[in-house]
Amino acid sequence: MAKEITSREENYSQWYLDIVKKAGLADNSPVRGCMVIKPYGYAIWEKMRDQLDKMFKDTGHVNAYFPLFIPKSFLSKEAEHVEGFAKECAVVTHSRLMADPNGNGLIVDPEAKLEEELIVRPTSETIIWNTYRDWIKSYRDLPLLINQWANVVRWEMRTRPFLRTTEFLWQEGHTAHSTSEEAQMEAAMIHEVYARFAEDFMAMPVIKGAKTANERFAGALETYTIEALMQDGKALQAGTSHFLGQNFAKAFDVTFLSDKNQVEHVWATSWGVSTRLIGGLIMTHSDDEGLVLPPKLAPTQVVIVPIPKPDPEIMSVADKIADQLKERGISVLIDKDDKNRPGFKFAEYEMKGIPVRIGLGKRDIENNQCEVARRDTKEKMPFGLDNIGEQISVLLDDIQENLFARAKSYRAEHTSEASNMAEFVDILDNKGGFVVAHWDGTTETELKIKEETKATIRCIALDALEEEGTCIYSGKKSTKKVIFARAY
RNA sequence: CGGGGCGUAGCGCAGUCCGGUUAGCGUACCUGGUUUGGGACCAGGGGGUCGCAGGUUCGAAUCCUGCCGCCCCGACCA
Repeated sequence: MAKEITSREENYSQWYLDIVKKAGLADNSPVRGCMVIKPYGYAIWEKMRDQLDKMFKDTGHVNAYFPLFIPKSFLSKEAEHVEGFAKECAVVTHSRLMADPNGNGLIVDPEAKLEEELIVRPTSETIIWNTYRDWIKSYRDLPLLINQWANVVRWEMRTRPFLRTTEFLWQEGHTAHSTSEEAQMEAAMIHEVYARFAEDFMAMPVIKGAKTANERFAGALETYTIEALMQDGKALQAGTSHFLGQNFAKAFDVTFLSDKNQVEHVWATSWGVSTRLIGGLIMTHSDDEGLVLPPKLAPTQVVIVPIPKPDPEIMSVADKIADQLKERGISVLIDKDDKNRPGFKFAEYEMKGIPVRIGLGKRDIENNQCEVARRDTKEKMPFGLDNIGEQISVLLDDIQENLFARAKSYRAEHTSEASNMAEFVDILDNKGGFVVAHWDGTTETELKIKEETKATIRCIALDALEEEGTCIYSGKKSTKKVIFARAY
Protein backbone atom coordinates (compact mmCIF):
# COMPACT_ATOMS: atom_id res chain seq x y z
CA MET A 1 0.00 0.00 0.00
CA ALA A 2 1.20 3.48 -0.84
CA LYS A 3 2.62 5.65 1.87
CA GLU A 4 1.49 9.11 0.97
CA ILE A 5 -1.86 10.75 0.77
CA THR A 6 -2.40 14.25 -0.55
CA SER A 7 -2.85 16.76 2.28
CA ARG A 8 -6.21 18.44 2.74
CA GLU A 9 -4.63 21.83 2.33
CA GLU A 10 -2.96 20.95 -0.94
CA ASN A 11 -6.02 19.46 -2.64
CA TYR A 12 -9.06 18.57 -0.60
CA SER A 13 -10.77 16.67 -3.36
CA GLN A 14 -7.69 14.55 -4.06
CA TRP A 15 -7.26 13.96 -0.33
CA TYR A 16 -10.77 12.53 -0.24
CA LEU A 17 -10.10 10.23 -3.18
CA ASP A 18 -6.82 9.11 -1.62
CA ILE A 19 -8.55 8.20 1.64
CA VAL A 20 -11.20 6.17 -0.15
CA LYS A 21 -8.58 4.32 -2.11
CA LYS A 22 -5.83 3.86 0.44
CA ALA A 23 -8.03 3.00 3.39
CA GLY A 24 -9.44 0.24 1.17
CA LEU A 25 -13.02 1.51 1.13
CA ALA A 26 -13.78 1.41 -2.59
CA ASP A 27 -12.28 1.02 -6.05
CA ASN A 28 -13.27 2.47 -9.36
CA SER A 29 -15.09 0.01 -11.58
CA PRO A 30 -15.18 -0.54 -15.32
CA VAL A 31 -18.61 1.12 -15.30
CA ARG A 32 -18.56 4.88 -15.41
CA GLY A 33 -19.72 6.43 -12.15
CA CYS A 34 -20.07 3.11 -10.39
CA MET A 35 -17.73 1.90 -7.66
CA VAL A 36 -16.76 -1.41 -6.15
CA ILE A 37 -17.32 -1.19 -2.42
CA LYS A 38 -14.50 -3.21 -0.88
CA PRO A 39 -14.92 -5.35 2.23
CA TYR A 40 -13.71 -2.66 4.62
CA GLY A 41 -15.98 0.01 3.15
CA TYR A 42 -18.86 -2.41 3.09
CA ALA A 43 -18.23 -3.33 6.73
CA ILE A 44 -18.76 0.33 7.65
CA TRP A 45 -21.97 0.37 5.65
CA GLU A 46 -23.10 -2.78 7.46
CA LYS A 47 -22.52 -1.12 10.83
CA MET A 48 -24.58 1.86 9.71
CA ARG A 49 -27.27 -0.32 8.21
CA ASP A 50 -27.59 -2.54 11.28
CA GLN A 51 -27.94 0.42 13.60
CA LEU A 52 -30.44 2.25 11.41
CA ASP A 53 -32.41 -0.94 10.85
CA LYS A 54 -32.69 -1.34 14.60
CA MET A 55 -33.86 2.24 15.00
CA PHE A 56 -36.49 1.79 12.30
CA LYS A 57 -37.77 -1.41 13.85
CA ASP A 58 -37.80 0.17 17.30
CA THR A 59 -40.15 2.81 15.86
CA GLY A 60 -42.54 0.25 14.44
CA HIS A 61 -41.33 -0.25 10.87
CA VAL A 62 -40.88 -3.50 8.97
CA ASN A 63 -38.74 -4.33 5.95
CA ALA A 64 -39.95 -5.47 2.54
CA TYR A 65 -38.51 -5.59 -0.96
CA PHE A 66 -39.91 -4.17 -4.19
CA PRO A 67 -38.68 -4.69 -7.79
CA LEU A 68 -35.62 -3.05 -9.26
CA PHE A 69 -37.55 -2.32 -12.47
CA ILE A 70 -40.44 0.06 -12.77
CA PRO A 71 -42.79 0.21 -15.77
CA LYS A 72 -42.14 3.47 -17.55
CA SER A 73 -45.78 4.52 -17.33
CA PHE A 74 -45.66 4.51 -13.51
CA LEU A 75 -43.12 7.29 -13.41
CA SER A 76 -45.34 9.73 -15.25
CA LYS A 77 -48.30 9.41 -12.89
CA GLU A 78 -47.10 12.04 -10.44
CA ALA A 79 -46.30 15.18 -12.40
CA GLU A 80 -43.61 16.77 -10.23
CA HIS A 81 -42.03 13.42 -9.56
CA VAL A 82 -41.49 12.67 -13.24
CA GLU A 83 -40.02 16.10 -13.78
CA GLY A 84 -37.57 15.54 -10.95
CA PHE A 85 -36.26 12.17 -12.07
CA ALA A 86 -36.87 11.78 -15.79
CA LYS A 87 -33.55 13.31 -16.76
CA GLU A 88 -31.48 10.75 -14.89
CA CYS A 89 -33.09 7.38 -15.50
CA ALA A 90 -31.50 4.24 -16.89
CA VAL A 91 -33.98 2.57 -19.23
CA VAL A 92 -34.26 -1.09 -20.18
CA THR A 93 -35.50 -1.40 -23.75
CA HIS A 94 -34.56 -4.94 -24.77
CA SER A 95 -34.39 -8.36 -23.19
CA ARG A 96 -31.83 -10.15 -25.28
CA LEU A 97 -28.49 -9.98 -27.07
CA MET A 98 -27.42 -11.84 -30.16
CA ALA A 99 -24.26 -12.52 -32.13
CA ASP A 100 -23.48 -9.70 -34.53
CA PRO A 101 -23.99 -10.96 -38.10
CA ASN A 102 -20.92 -8.88 -39.04
CA GLY A 103 -18.86 -10.77 -36.51
CA ASN A 104 -18.30 -7.90 -34.08
CA GLY A 105 -19.24 -9.64 -30.85
CA LEU A 106 -22.71 -9.08 -29.43
CA ILE A 107 -25.45 -6.70 -30.42
CA VAL A 108 -28.90 -5.97 -29.02
CA ASP A 109 -31.43 -8.28 -30.64
CA PRO A 110 -33.91 -5.93 -32.34
CA GLU A 111 -36.56 -8.67 -32.11
CA ALA A 112 -36.37 -8.52 -28.33
CA LYS A 113 -37.71 -5.01 -27.87
CA LEU A 114 -39.92 -4.70 -24.78
CA GLU A 115 -43.60 -3.84 -25.12
CA GLU A 116 -43.25 -1.36 -22.28
CA GLU A 117 -39.82 -0.08 -21.40
CA LEU A 118 -38.63 -0.52 -17.83
CA ILE A 119 -36.94 2.10 -15.68
CA VAL A 120 -34.23 1.07 -13.29
CA ARG A 121 -35.56 2.62 -10.07
CA PRO A 122 -34.13 6.02 -9.17
CA THR A 123 -36.40 5.74 -6.07
CA SER A 124 -39.37 3.49 -5.44
CA GLU A 125 -42.36 5.71 -4.63
CA THR A 126 -44.22 4.81 -7.80
CA ILE A 127 -43.98 1.05 -7.70
CA ILE A 128 -44.62 1.00 -3.99
CA TRP A 129 -47.71 3.20 -4.20
CA ASN A 130 -49.00 1.10 -7.04
CA THR A 131 -48.70 -1.87 -4.69
CA TYR A 132 -50.18 -0.07 -1.70
CA ARG A 133 -53.38 0.45 -3.65
CA ASP A 134 -54.11 -3.25 -3.24
CA TRP A 135 -52.92 -3.46 0.34
CA ILE A 136 -54.94 -0.61 1.79
CA LYS A 137 -58.72 -0.84 2.00
CA SER A 138 -59.64 0.24 5.50
CA TYR A 139 -58.44 2.63 8.18
CA ARG A 140 -57.61 -0.60 10.02
CA ASP A 141 -54.83 -1.28 7.44
CA LEU A 142 -53.16 1.95 8.47
CA PRO A 143 -50.61 3.08 9.28
CA LEU A 144 -48.49 1.04 6.90
CA LEU A 145 -44.86 1.45 7.96
CA ILE A 146 -42.45 -0.12 5.50
CA ASN A 147 -38.76 0.26 4.81
CA GLN A 148 -36.64 -1.27 2.08
CA TRP A 149 -32.88 -1.68 1.79
CA ALA A 150 -31.99 -1.46 -1.86
CA ASN A 151 -29.81 -0.15 -4.63
CA VAL A 152 -30.99 2.64 -6.90
CA VAL A 153 -29.63 4.21 -10.07
CA ARG A 154 -29.51 7.87 -10.97
CA TRP A 155 -27.64 8.80 -14.12
CA GLU A 156 -25.64 11.68 -12.69
CA MET A 157 -23.31 13.71 -14.84
CA ARG A 158 -20.52 13.90 -12.33
CA THR A 159 -19.78 11.31 -9.72
CA ARG A 160 -17.50 10.89 -6.73
CA PRO A 161 -17.07 7.73 -4.63
CA PHE A 162 -19.79 7.50 -1.97
CA LEU A 163 -20.83 11.16 -2.31
CA ARG A 164 -22.47 10.72 -5.66
CA THR A 165 -22.37 7.48 -7.64
CA THR A 166 -24.55 6.32 -10.49
CA GLU A 167 -25.66 3.30 -8.50
CA PHE A 168 -25.87 3.62 -4.74
CA LEU A 169 -27.11 1.67 -1.75
CA TRP A 170 -29.71 3.15 0.55
CA GLN A 171 -32.79 2.59 2.59
CA GLU A 172 -36.10 4.10 1.63
CA GLY A 173 -39.04 4.21 4.00
CA HIS A 174 -42.52 4.54 2.57
CA THR A 175 -45.40 4.98 4.97
CA ALA A 176 -49.13 5.46 4.60
CA HIS A 177 -51.40 7.12 7.16
CA SER A 178 -55.03 7.93 7.64
CA THR A 179 -54.50 11.58 8.56
CA SER A 180 -52.27 14.42 7.49
CA GLU A 181 -51.22 15.05 11.10
CA GLU A 182 -50.09 11.48 11.60
CA ALA A 183 -48.06 11.50 8.38
CA GLN A 184 -46.43 14.77 9.33
CA MET A 185 -45.54 13.35 12.73
CA GLU A 186 -44.00 10.33 11.05
CA ALA A 187 -41.85 12.49 8.78
CA ALA A 188 -40.75 14.54 11.78
CA MET A 189 -40.05 11.46 13.87
CA ILE A 190 -37.82 9.90 11.20
CA HIS A 191 -36.08 13.25 10.81
CA GLU A 192 -35.26 13.00 14.48
CA VAL A 193 -34.04 9.39 14.10
CA TYR A 194 -31.68 10.50 11.33
CA ALA A 195 -30.33 13.35 13.41
CA ARG A 196 -29.78 11.05 16.36
CA PHE A 197 -28.00 8.50 14.18
CA ALA A 198 -25.75 11.17 12.66
CA GLU A 199 -24.81 12.68 15.98
CA ASP A 200 -24.75 9.69 18.34
CA PHE A 201 -23.21 7.14 16.00
CA MET A 202 -21.42 9.02 13.23
CA ALA A 203 -20.35 11.78 15.67
CA MET A 204 -21.35 14.15 12.89
CA PRO A 205 -23.26 17.21 14.09
CA VAL A 206 -26.23 18.12 11.91
CA ILE A 207 -28.66 20.97 11.58
CA LYS A 208 -32.27 19.88 11.43
CA GLY A 209 -34.38 21.94 9.12
CA ALA A 210 -36.90 22.13 6.34
CA LYS A 211 -36.02 22.57 2.68
CA THR A 212 -37.32 25.53 0.74
CA ALA A 213 -39.99 24.87 -1.89
CA ASN A 214 -37.31 24.99 -4.55
CA GLU A 215 -35.09 22.37 -2.90
CA ARG A 216 -37.90 20.01 -1.94
CA PHE A 217 -38.06 16.39 -3.10
CA ALA A 218 -39.99 15.98 -6.34
CA GLY A 219 -43.58 15.40 -5.27
CA ALA A 220 -43.25 16.37 -1.59
CA LEU A 221 -45.17 19.03 0.33
CA GLU A 222 -42.43 19.29 2.91
CA THR A 223 -38.88 17.98 2.96
CA TYR A 224 -36.99 17.75 6.23
CA THR A 225 -33.23 17.51 6.01
CA ILE A 226 -30.20 16.99 8.17
CA GLU A 227 -27.31 19.15 7.00
CA ALA A 228 -23.71 18.51 7.99
CA LEU A 229 -20.61 20.61 7.45
CA MET A 230 -17.50 19.09 5.91
CA GLN A 231 -13.91 20.07 6.67
CA ASP A 232 -13.57 22.09 3.49
CA GLY A 233 -16.45 24.34 4.51
CA LYS A 234 -19.00 22.78 2.17
CA ALA A 235 -22.33 21.45 3.34
CA LEU A 236 -23.57 17.90 2.85
CA GLN A 237 -27.21 16.89 2.83
CA ALA A 238 -27.00 13.73 4.88
CA GLY A 239 -30.58 12.52 5.02
CA THR A 240 -34.09 13.60 4.07
CA SER A 241 -37.58 12.81 5.29
CA HIS A 242 -40.54 13.89 3.17
CA PHE A 243 -44.17 14.60 3.92
CA LEU A 244 -45.82 13.71 0.61
CA GLY A 245 -49.36 14.75 1.45
CA GLN A 246 -51.84 12.91 -0.76
CA ASN A 247 -49.93 13.39 -4.00
CA PHE A 248 -48.95 9.78 -4.53
CA ALA A 249 -52.22 8.43 -3.12
CA LYS A 250 -54.09 10.49 -5.69
CA ALA A 251 -51.73 9.60 -8.52
CA PHE A 252 -52.05 5.88 -7.76
CA ASP A 253 -55.61 6.01 -6.47
CA VAL A 254 -54.87 4.67 -3.02
CA THR A 255 -57.96 5.14 -0.87
CA PHE A 256 -59.39 3.69 2.32
CA LEU A 257 -62.68 3.64 4.16
CA SER A 258 -62.44 5.73 7.30
CA ASP A 259 -64.06 4.85 10.61
CA LYS A 260 -66.86 7.17 9.49
CA ASN A 261 -67.37 5.05 6.36
CA GLN A 262 -65.96 7.76 4.09
CA VAL A 263 -63.66 7.05 1.13
CA GLU A 264 -60.46 9.05 1.63
CA HIS A 265 -57.01 9.22 0.05
CA VAL A 266 -54.19 8.16 2.34
CA TRP A 267 -51.39 10.43 3.52
CA ALA A 268 -47.79 9.53 2.84
CA THR A 269 -44.17 9.96 3.83
CA SER A 270 -40.92 8.75 2.36
CA TRP A 271 -37.42 9.03 3.76
CA GLY A 272 -33.93 7.84 2.99
CA VAL A 273 -30.25 7.81 3.72
CA SER A 274 -27.60 6.34 1.48
CA THR A 275 -23.99 5.23 1.19
CA ARG A 276 -23.34 8.97 0.86
CA LEU A 277 -23.20 8.88 4.67
CA ILE A 278 -19.83 7.15 4.33
CA GLY A 279 -18.58 10.15 2.37
CA GLY A 280 -19.84 12.40 5.14
CA LEU A 281 -18.16 10.26 7.74
CA ILE A 282 -14.83 10.49 5.94
CA MET A 283 -15.00 14.25 5.42
CA THR A 284 -16.10 14.99 8.97
CA HIS A 285 -13.34 13.26 10.93
CA SER A 286 -10.44 12.09 8.80
CA ASP A 287 -7.04 13.77 8.66
CA ASP A 288 -3.86 13.80 6.58
CA GLU A 289 -2.78 10.47 8.08
CA GLY A 290 -5.88 8.74 6.81
CA LEU A 291 -9.34 7.68 7.81
CA VAL A 292 -10.64 8.43 11.30
CA LEU A 293 -13.65 6.37 12.38
CA PRO A 294 -15.91 6.90 15.36
CA PRO A 295 -15.73 3.79 17.58
CA LYS A 296 -19.45 3.09 17.26
CA LEU A 297 -19.14 2.56 13.50
CA ALA A 298 -15.61 1.14 13.26
CA PRO A 299 -15.68 -2.45 11.98
CA THR A 300 -12.59 -3.07 14.10
CA GLN A 301 -12.40 -0.93 17.23
CA VAL A 302 -9.10 -2.15 18.60
CA VAL A 303 -6.05 -3.68 16.99
CA ILE A 304 -3.32 -5.38 19.00
CA VAL A 305 0.15 -5.21 17.41
CA PRO A 306 2.75 -7.63 18.79
CA ILE A 307 6.13 -5.90 18.96
CA PRO A 308 8.40 -6.51 17.26
CA LYS A 309 6.45 -9.45 15.81
CA PRO A 310 4.20 -12.30 16.87
CA ASP A 311 5.77 -14.86 19.19
CA PRO A 312 4.09 -17.40 21.48
CA GLU A 313 4.57 -15.44 24.71
CA ILE A 314 3.28 -12.14 23.31
CA MET A 315 0.43 -13.85 21.49
CA SER A 316 -0.80 -15.56 24.63
CA VAL A 317 -0.97 -12.19 26.43
CA ALA A 318 -2.59 -10.62 23.35
CA ASP A 319 -5.23 -13.38 23.38
CA LYS A 320 -6.00 -12.64 27.03
CA ILE A 321 -6.39 -8.93 26.32
CA ALA A 322 -8.59 -9.70 23.33
CA ASP A 323 -10.81 -11.94 25.46
CA GLN A 324 -11.32 -9.20 28.00
CA LEU A 325 -12.25 -6.74 25.26
CA LYS A 326 -14.62 -9.16 23.56
CA GLU A 327 -16.40 -9.71 26.87
CA ARG A 328 -17.39 -6.09 26.70
CA GLY A 329 -18.54 -6.34 23.11
CA ILE A 330 -15.47 -4.59 21.72
CA SER A 331 -14.35 -5.78 18.28
CA VAL A 332 -10.66 -6.57 18.29
CA LEU A 333 -8.10 -7.73 15.77
CA ILE A 334 -4.77 -9.32 16.70
CA ASP A 335 -2.15 -8.60 14.07
CA LYS A 336 -0.51 -11.92 13.17
CA ASP A 337 1.60 -10.67 10.30
CA ASP A 338 5.29 -11.51 10.72
CA LYS A 339 6.57 -9.77 7.63
CA ASN A 340 6.18 -6.05 8.19
CA ARG A 341 7.79 -4.05 10.95
CA PRO A 342 5.80 -2.28 13.64
CA GLY A 343 6.23 1.20 12.18
CA PHE A 344 4.71 0.08 8.90
CA LYS A 345 1.77 -1.48 10.70
CA PHE A 346 1.16 1.62 12.80
CA ALA A 347 0.88 3.71 9.66
CA GLU A 348 -1.42 1.15 8.01
CA TYR A 349 -3.82 0.99 10.92
CA GLU A 350 -3.88 4.77 11.12
CA MET A 351 -4.73 4.86 7.44
CA LYS A 352 -7.64 2.53 8.12
CA GLY A 353 -8.87 4.65 11.00
CA ILE A 354 -8.97 1.98 13.67
CA PRO A 355 -9.81 3.98 16.82
CA VAL A 356 -7.44 2.28 19.27
CA ARG A 357 -4.13 0.52 18.75
CA ILE A 358 -2.48 -1.53 21.46
CA GLY A 359 1.26 -2.11 21.12
CA LEU A 360 2.44 -5.15 23.07
CA GLY A 361 6.10 -6.17 23.49
CA LYS A 362 8.18 -8.15 25.97
CA ARG A 363 9.12 -4.94 27.77
CA ASP A 364 5.42 -4.18 28.32
CA ILE A 365 4.65 -7.66 29.53
CA GLU A 366 7.45 -7.45 32.12
CA ASN A 367 5.85 -4.25 33.41
CA ASN A 368 2.33 -5.74 33.20
CA GLN A 369 1.27 -3.00 30.76
CA CYS A 370 0.74 -2.20 27.10
CA GLU A 371 1.08 0.88 24.93
CA VAL A 372 -2.25 2.35 23.89
CA ALA A 373 -2.51 4.79 20.99
CA ARG A 374 -5.73 6.63 20.12
CA ARG A 375 -6.35 7.48 16.47
CA ASP A 376 -8.26 10.72 17.02
CA THR A 377 -5.49 12.63 18.87
CA LYS A 378 -2.58 10.27 18.07
CA GLU A 379 -1.68 10.29 21.78
CA LYS A 380 0.11 7.27 23.22
CA MET A 381 -0.09 6.16 26.82
CA PRO A 382 0.70 3.08 28.92
CA PHE A 383 -2.28 1.12 30.24
CA GLY A 384 -2.00 -1.50 33.02
CA LEU A 385 -3.04 -4.98 31.87
CA ASP A 386 -5.32 -5.49 34.86
CA ASN A 387 -8.87 -4.36 34.02
CA ILE A 388 -7.74 -3.49 30.47
CA GLY A 389 -11.27 -4.17 29.23
CA GLU A 390 -12.79 -1.45 31.32
CA GLN A 391 -10.05 1.06 30.50
CA ILE A 392 -10.39 0.53 26.76
CA SER A 393 -14.14 0.68 26.99
CA VAL A 394 -13.90 4.08 28.69
CA LEU A 395 -11.35 5.21 26.13
CA LEU A 396 -13.59 4.26 23.20
CA ASP A 397 -16.43 6.29 24.69
CA ASP A 398 -14.05 9.19 25.15
CA ILE A 399 -12.91 9.00 21.50
CA GLN A 400 -16.51 8.92 20.33
CA GLU A 401 -17.30 12.03 22.39
CA ASN A 402 -14.13 13.80 21.39
CA LEU A 403 -14.81 13.35 17.68
CA PHE A 404 -18.28 14.76 18.09
CA ALA A 405 -17.03 17.69 20.19
CA ARG A 406 -14.29 18.41 17.67
CA ALA A 407 -16.71 18.39 14.75
CA LYS A 408 -19.13 20.59 16.65
CA SER A 409 -16.49 23.15 17.42
CA TYR A 410 -15.36 23.14 13.78
CA ARG A 411 -18.94 23.83 12.77
CA ALA A 412 -19.30 26.59 15.36
CA GLU A 413 -16.15 28.25 14.03
CA HIS A 414 -17.48 27.98 10.50
CA THR A 415 -20.97 29.29 11.06
CA SER A 416 -21.25 33.00 10.36
CA GLU A 417 -23.95 35.62 10.03
CA ALA A 418 -24.19 37.97 7.09
CA SER A 419 -26.34 41.11 6.99
CA ASN A 420 -25.67 42.08 3.39
CA MET A 421 -24.45 40.57 0.11
CA ALA A 422 -20.89 41.90 0.44
CA GLU A 423 -20.44 40.18 3.78
CA PHE A 424 -22.17 37.09 2.43
CA VAL A 425 -19.83 36.71 -0.53
CA ASP A 426 -16.79 37.52 1.57
CA ILE A 427 -17.61 34.75 4.03
CA LEU A 428 -18.27 32.21 1.28
CA ASP A 429 -15.05 33.00 -0.55
CA ASN A 430 -12.70 33.35 2.36
CA LYS A 431 -14.02 31.21 5.15
CA GLY A 432 -16.70 28.87 3.86
CA GLY A 433 -19.13 27.08 6.11
CA PHE A 434 -22.71 27.87 6.99
CA VAL A 435 -23.87 31.44 6.54
CA VAL A 436 -26.98 32.49 8.41
CA ALA A 437 -28.86 35.32 6.75
CA HIS A 438 -32.26 36.87 6.16
CA TRP A 439 -34.12 35.80 3.02
CA ASP A 440 -37.36 37.19 1.64
CA GLY A 441 -38.92 33.77 1.16
CA THR A 442 -39.12 33.85 -2.64
CA THR A 443 -37.75 31.23 -5.01
CA GLU A 444 -36.70 34.04 -7.31
CA THR A 445 -34.27 35.47 -4.74
CA GLU A 446 -33.05 32.02 -3.81
CA LEU A 447 -32.17 31.27 -7.44
CA LYS A 448 -30.48 34.63 -7.96
CA ILE A 449 -28.29 34.08 -4.93
CA LYS A 450 -27.41 30.60 -6.16
CA GLU A 451 -26.56 31.91 -9.60
CA GLU A 452 -24.34 34.67 -8.28
CA THR A 453 -22.63 32.89 -5.39
CA LYS A 454 -23.16 29.13 -5.91
CA ALA A 455 -24.56 29.05 -2.40
CA THR A 456 -27.90 27.38 -1.79
CA ILE A 457 -30.30 27.51 1.10
CA ARG A 458 -29.45 24.35 2.96
CA CYS A 459 -32.46 24.60 5.19
CA ILE A 460 -34.72 26.69 7.32
CA ALA A 461 -33.65 25.47 10.73
CA LEU A 462 -36.45 24.08 12.87
CA ASP A 463 -35.20 26.12 15.79
CA ALA A 464 -34.80 29.38 13.83
CA LEU A 465 -36.17 32.37 15.75
CA GLU A 466 -38.94 34.55 14.42
CA GLU A 467 -37.37 37.95 13.95
CA GLU A 468 -37.87 41.00 11.79
CA GLY A 469 -35.17 41.64 9.22
CA THR A 470 -34.44 42.47 5.62
CA CYS A 471 -33.37 40.06 2.91
CA ILE A 472 -29.66 40.33 2.11
CA TYR A 473 -30.41 40.18 -1.61
CA SER A 474 -33.69 41.98 -2.26
CA GLY A 475 -33.91 44.17 0.84
CA LYS A 476 -37.49 43.02 1.30
CA LYS A 477 -38.94 42.02 4.64
CA SER A 478 -37.92 38.73 6.19
CA THR A 479 -39.28 36.97 9.25
CA LYS A 480 -36.45 34.59 9.94
CA LYS A 481 -32.89 33.79 9.00
CA VAL A 482 -32.10 30.74 6.91
CA ILE A 483 -28.90 28.75 6.47
CA PHE A 484 -26.89 29.09 3.30
CA ALA A 485 -23.78 27.23 2.14
CA ARG A 486 -22.01 25.93 -0.87
CA ALA A 487 -22.79 22.26 -0.91
CA TYR A 488 -21.89 18.85 -2.32
C1' C B 1 -22.69 18.87 -23.29
C1' G B 2 -18.66 23.27 -22.88
C1' G B 3 -13.28 24.18 -21.14
C1' G B 4 -8.60 21.82 -19.71
C1' G B 5 -5.47 17.39 -19.07
C1' C B 6 -4.08 12.25 -19.60
C1' G B 7 -3.84 6.94 -21.60
C1' U B 8 3.49 3.01 -21.17
C1' A B 9 3.71 -3.50 -15.41
C1' G B 10 -1.17 -3.64 -9.65
C1' C B 11 -0.17 1.77 -8.47
C1' G B 12 2.83 6.33 -9.58
C1' C B 13 5.79 8.01 -13.58
C1' A B 14 10.16 8.86 -17.42
C1' G B 15 10.89 8.09 -22.53
C1' U B 16 7.20 10.90 -27.43
C1' C B 17 9.33 17.29 -29.32
C1' C B 18 14.11 15.17 -32.74
C1' G B 19 11.71 7.23 -35.12
C1' G B 20 16.91 3.13 -34.38
C1' U B 21 19.77 -2.75 -30.13
C1' U B 22 16.37 -6.65 -25.61
C1' A B 23 11.07 -0.19 -23.38
C1' G B 24 13.14 2.03 -18.34
C1' C B 25 12.63 3.99 -13.05
C1' G B 26 10.14 4.13 -8.16
C1' U B 27 6.78 1.37 -5.46
C1' A B 28 4.04 -3.08 -4.79
C1' C B 29 4.62 -8.55 -5.57
C1' C B 30 7.74 -13.60 -5.09
C1' U B 31 12.47 -16.18 -2.99
C1' G B 32 16.67 -16.14 0.42
C1' G B 33 19.33 -13.67 4.23
C1' U B 34 20.18 -9.80 7.87
C1' U B 35 16.70 -6.85 10.64
C1' U B 36 12.37 -5.41 13.87
C1' G B 37 9.35 -0.18 20.14
C1' G B 38 7.06 4.83 14.04
C1' G B 39 6.61 3.52 7.08
C1' A B 40 14.14 -1.51 7.13
C1' C B 41 18.38 -3.25 4.13
C1' C B 42 21.07 -6.50 0.66
C1' A B 43 20.88 -10.03 -3.27
C1' G B 44 18.07 -12.57 -6.84
C1' G B 45 13.32 -13.00 -9.54
C1' G B 46 8.34 -12.69 -12.03
C1' G B 47 5.18 -9.20 -14.33
C1' G B 48 4.16 -5.05 -20.66
C1' U B 49 -0.92 -6.64 -27.04
C1' C B 50 3.22 1.15 -24.89
C1' G B 51 -5.69 2.65 -25.01
C1' C B 52 -7.75 0.61 -30.05
C1' A B 53 -7.68 0.51 -35.49
C1' G B 54 -5.55 1.97 -39.87
C1' G B 55 -1.43 4.51 -42.40
C1' U B 56 3.89 6.38 -43.43
C1' U B 57 8.79 3.88 -42.97
C1' C B 58 14.00 -0.81 -43.82
C1' G B 59 12.34 0.19 -38.72
C1' A B 60 6.91 3.30 -34.68
C1' A B 61 5.63 4.00 -27.52
C1' U B 62 7.67 8.06 -30.70
C1' C B 63 5.24 10.72 -37.04
C1' C B 64 -0.04 11.00 -39.61
C1' U B 65 -5.56 9.89 -39.61
C1' G B 66 -9.76 8.08 -37.16
C1' C B 67 -11.93 6.05 -32.91
C1' C B 68 -12.34 4.70 -27.64
C1' G B 69 -11.67 5.53 -22.56
C1' C B 70 -10.43 8.10 -18.06
C1' C B 71 -9.53 12.37 -14.78
C1' C B 72 -10.18 17.62 -13.33
C1' C B 73 -13.31 22.33 -13.67
C1' G B 74 -18.66 23.91 -14.88
C1' A B 75 -24.21 23.14 -15.69
C1' C B 76 -27.65 18.73 -13.04
C1' C B 77 -28.14 16.07 -8.31
C1' A B 78 -28.83 12.12 -2.15
